[in-house]
Amino acid sequence: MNKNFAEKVYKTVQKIPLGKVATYGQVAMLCGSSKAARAVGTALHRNPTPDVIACHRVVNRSGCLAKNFGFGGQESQKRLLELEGVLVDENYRVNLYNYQWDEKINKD
DNA sequence: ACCATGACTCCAT
DNA sequence: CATGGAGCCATGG
Repeated sequence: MNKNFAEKVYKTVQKIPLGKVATYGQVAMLCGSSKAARAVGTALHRNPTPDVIACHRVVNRSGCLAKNFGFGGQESQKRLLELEGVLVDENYRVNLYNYQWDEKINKD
């Protein structure tokens, strides 16, 4: 395997702190390419280990999760985020202003 | 190696 | 804010 980019994506997603969310672009930038958001989506869509990769903590630039989300769809996504303390509106949208992961604050 | 697809993002209208 | 078009990256046939 060792799908370099995908591995990086998975690693970054696993680094997202509980109760926070990150955008595809954010993950892409941390992976080395600020424009590889699409590739990030592809990698997460494969999501080989949903038990380890918190794909539900990854949302698009609007704070909304992709409609093609697996694992039960946005329904399960919303529940998971709320369980982590993230408020999701009826439009399945989160307040990035308050919940977007800030790697600066979270950095080791 | 080429073409088509996709869990994206940005800009213009 | 909604819609459409263009750009970028990685994967699969």
